[in-house]
Amino acid sequence: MSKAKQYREVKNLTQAQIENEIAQFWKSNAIFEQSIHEREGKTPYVFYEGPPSANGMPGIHHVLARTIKDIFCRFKTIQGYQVKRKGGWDTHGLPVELQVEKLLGITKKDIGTKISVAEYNQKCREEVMKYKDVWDDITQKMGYWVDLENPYITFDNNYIESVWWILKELYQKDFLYKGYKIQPYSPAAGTGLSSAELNLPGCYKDVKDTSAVAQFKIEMASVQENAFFANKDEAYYFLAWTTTPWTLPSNTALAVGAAIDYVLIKTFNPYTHLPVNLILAKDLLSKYFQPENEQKDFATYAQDGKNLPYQIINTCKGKALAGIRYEQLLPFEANQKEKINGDAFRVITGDFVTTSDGTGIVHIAPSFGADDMKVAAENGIGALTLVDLEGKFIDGVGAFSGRYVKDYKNEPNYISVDIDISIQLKKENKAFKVEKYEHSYPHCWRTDKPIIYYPLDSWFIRVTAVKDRMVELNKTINWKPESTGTGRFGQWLENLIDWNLSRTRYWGTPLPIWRTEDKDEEICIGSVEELKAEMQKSIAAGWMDKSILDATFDLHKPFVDDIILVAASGKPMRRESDLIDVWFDSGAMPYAQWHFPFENKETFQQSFPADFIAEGVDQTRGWFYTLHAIATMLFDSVAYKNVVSNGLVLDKNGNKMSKSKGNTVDPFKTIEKYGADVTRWYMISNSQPWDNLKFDEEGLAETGRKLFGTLYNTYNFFAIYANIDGFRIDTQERIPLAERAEIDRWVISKLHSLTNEAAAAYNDYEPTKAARLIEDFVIEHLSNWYVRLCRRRFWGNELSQDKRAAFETLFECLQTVAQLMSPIAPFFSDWLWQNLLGTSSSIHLSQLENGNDKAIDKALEQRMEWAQEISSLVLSLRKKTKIKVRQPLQKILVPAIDKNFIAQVDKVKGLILSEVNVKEIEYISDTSGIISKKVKPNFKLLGKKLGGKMKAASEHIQNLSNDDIQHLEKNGHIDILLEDEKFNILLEEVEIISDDIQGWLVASNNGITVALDIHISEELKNEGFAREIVNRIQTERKESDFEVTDKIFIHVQNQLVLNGVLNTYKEYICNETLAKDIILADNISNAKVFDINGEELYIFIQKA
RNA sequence: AGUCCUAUAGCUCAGUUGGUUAGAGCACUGCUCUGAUAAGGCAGGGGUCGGCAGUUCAAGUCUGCCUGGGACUACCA
Repeated sequence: MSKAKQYREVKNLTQAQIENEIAQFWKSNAIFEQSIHEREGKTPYVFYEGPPSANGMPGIHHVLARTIKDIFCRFKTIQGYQVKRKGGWDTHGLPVELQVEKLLGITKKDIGTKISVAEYNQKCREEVMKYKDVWDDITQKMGYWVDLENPYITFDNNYIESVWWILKELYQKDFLYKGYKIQPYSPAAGTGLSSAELNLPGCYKDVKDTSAVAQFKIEMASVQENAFFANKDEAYYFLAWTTTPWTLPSNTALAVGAAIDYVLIKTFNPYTHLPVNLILAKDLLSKYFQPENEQKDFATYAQDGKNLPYQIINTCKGKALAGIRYEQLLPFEANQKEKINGDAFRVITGDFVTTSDGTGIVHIAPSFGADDMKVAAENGIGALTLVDLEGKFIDGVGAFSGRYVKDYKNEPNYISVDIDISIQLKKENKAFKVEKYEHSYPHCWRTDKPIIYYPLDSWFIRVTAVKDRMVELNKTINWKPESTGTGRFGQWLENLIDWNLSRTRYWGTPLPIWRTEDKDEEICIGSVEELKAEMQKSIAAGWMDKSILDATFDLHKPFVDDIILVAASGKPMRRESDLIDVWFDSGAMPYAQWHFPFENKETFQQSFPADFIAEGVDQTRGWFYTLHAIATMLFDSVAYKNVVSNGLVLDKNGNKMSKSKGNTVDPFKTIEKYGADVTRWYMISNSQPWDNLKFDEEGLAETGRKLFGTLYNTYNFFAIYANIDGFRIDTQERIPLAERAEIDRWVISKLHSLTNEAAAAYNDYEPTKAARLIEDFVIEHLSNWYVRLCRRRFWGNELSQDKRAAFETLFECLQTVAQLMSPIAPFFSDWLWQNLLGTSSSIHLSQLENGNDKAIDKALEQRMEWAQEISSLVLSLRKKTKIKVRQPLQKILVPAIDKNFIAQVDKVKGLILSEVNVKEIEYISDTSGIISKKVKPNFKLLGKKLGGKMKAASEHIQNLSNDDIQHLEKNGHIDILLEDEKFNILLEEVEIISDDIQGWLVASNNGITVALDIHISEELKNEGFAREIVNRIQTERKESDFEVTDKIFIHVQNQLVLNGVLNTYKEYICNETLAKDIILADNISNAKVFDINGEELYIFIQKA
């Protein structure tokens, strides 16, 4: 009868075909949805999806990041947890806006003039989802399971409402405030820049600027009583260095380090050659003067600005200089002292002052530096802002008025203000040194022009208030790798500054704060309902005609700005025009994705905080931070318990991938060529997720060939023979482990060990470890050892108990391996699973059981390792003597030093003997006298005991004579003499091994020694012939394309030497080759001639 | 500039609390096995474990400094 094949046999199926098939299956059976619904009521495992932005194409690094996310979600699912994965889209922010500007050919200035804000935002809304289809496609192709049917979208009204709710909570906790801060600002673009923008690649550039060391003249009236300045008739100056001379007119103070040593010196100005007295840090003296010019006769000065003679008049600490007043360096109409809102032109102390650069005296222009502003505020110095928002000097700065401080307008003949100021200083005896200085300076990534620091109004979140709590909570988070949490993230938390929330853009979540014009009254809105209610009041007060908040209302600009509210005093309140930082949007996702607290309260409670999140390490200060900050402020909780931060994907040479370099990897092409599973497996197994991955196509090919190829063939082998025998796995009854062969129990033991170890690795967020363990099991243990050694067991005629055991064992291995690998290789594992079980249920709906400790036999695993080691040694001996494995040999000898070792080896000797084709194994005892022994000290034990004598002892011990060794073995200890000192060495402090058997061919490794008897008797020789003949016939069968089950007749031409062999081994040969008979004849047509160990043999085979 | 990561064979990576021949895979060379193979086995070449110092009986492993690569943060004038 023709049996229907139980197991699908495959040939030349590509990974891509498998994946298409499985993807189709998942889709039409809604497997992903089932994997969640089926586990309703089970313990939830909470995962947060960090929203990607769909306005860019997905890259290979997204595949890595999403593979990591997918792995743990799938693993937890197969462990029985319910893992919801709500997808999301990040939709606000600058990248979208810029893309739209580029698309429309406009700049920020045109928004509101050439194009209405409404139209512009509409365009953003469309553009941000530009590549959604491509993203959906890669999601499906790479096998990433995430719910994209009901994603959260940050531009959604509901999402915004939740964000508003959060902001109001923070507002009520007094975490929100408006402040005046120095911020990066691009005059060319007319906009403030976020720190994220400042850190776009290429923003910090090395530029050469004109730097100046200016002479600030001391007001002698302020030092009348000061003995430090001995000669009140002379002029004294502070030296202060700046790389931005254009800020000098805005100078209002000088800062010194309280503990820094300063010197007062007498010298000349190198430009005017006038005699001057200068104050600068002692440590920096050598920067401007050569030591040999000290005490040089002042008369010898050549008036060339070189080799300035100088003389140290006095020294003091910076503290002593504080309070001294100086004359304004560059007085103009606009910076008259009366116009300054503080007590300016004084020396103050600041802890930021160092002597690593400049003069140790820092020029302070509070409007153009964050440090400056801070220290000025602390000292009541006041500020000058002589530059406007366009980056040009305001009126009243003399000839500089109207000039741009940098070339913001691409003027063809732009003359550097820095240079002109320096020239003026030189002329006026106010410059001590002017030179070009190369440093790295931030540039506006859009205009490529240098930014300046400028005082701007902003809303801030007072994260500094919860800093300590954030640090504390961070310690409870399991970071992978740990160093990112303690180091990078921890350090960042320690040095927190308040979070600047304001963005002066158009497409983003509007700040829900309305204020009166006099800033006296304000309201923070926390919901649409509240806004409606407030609007009603406003209508009643006559500030608005009617409610505009209907169901279709868009909470974005410009509509939200049409709403005017009324204050308690009756005054109108208008919305603060800022948008909020987009990072706040993504950090709000734990709440806003559920429209909490307006809906889904219970769902939220069950899904906060997350058990697991994963993103690139570049998110440390991004999403990881905003999630943490908001959760801390809102609920005094962490937002996530475990976090994996993955490294970058580099090209195969270790370079960063970039479009300009053309070394990017197209994930679609990669997946199409090698398959998603192979790509995923390669990325995970090649290096730890947090290490950078050098992406090399060769590695993909190797993974495909080795792991997937091997597994595919192992399955196919199983299928072919199972079908031949009509074997069918019985889900209920299996042959008990105890009744299976040693090698079956071994591989099952290995399998259960693997299950435990791999699960532990997954649970520990170590996917690379898991992948490598699985790979090792499949290739080394299952394929290269178990299947190879067991092949014969599958060949017999009937389905014996032993054969059934072999089938069951192999089946169980494949089944569990499929489950273990399913998180990483979701397609192939499901394909394998379904083929094995003949089911249309998915592996991803299955339950992974723990490894059964009763099935694990470590002693068995150990002795199999020994069997492998011994086999390997014997094979290497055969190699040395050039005796083929096909040639049977009589015996191998193993020294019997360790009784346990022998007992263990004896249990696996059958495997060894058949593997190396030897008849017997003989254990030779100690007393034979032909074993030579060696003693190796146990360094760990002896090192502690002997300390400094260890080296000498080691030498001594290794040179112990055979008698000494015998003594040691017998008595359990021996005395040795080291530098006239006696030491007692115990038996357990050394290792005794045999490494030679005299008179035999010996190989030795890892403490195991084997000798091989290479004498070939006539009988062995003939058996060797028989094996050779079998080999030729098998080859011939294969070449003739016979089925493995075909019976044959063998026709052989009579041959003097081999006829005897053919007779003697007829049964053996027939058995091996499925031959019905061997027919000898004098002459055979069609025969092929074979060389059998030097004998010619004519053979012809035909199907019976 | 600061913080953190990283450096082991030509390439990709292992390497336990420090313990004595530093490993695997790929690639290369030779031989070999095959009744599942895209394979497998055996042998070979290939390493001042980035450099220098230190701690120690003992350092790839611990400490410090330096160099290369990378990330993040950053107006230090």
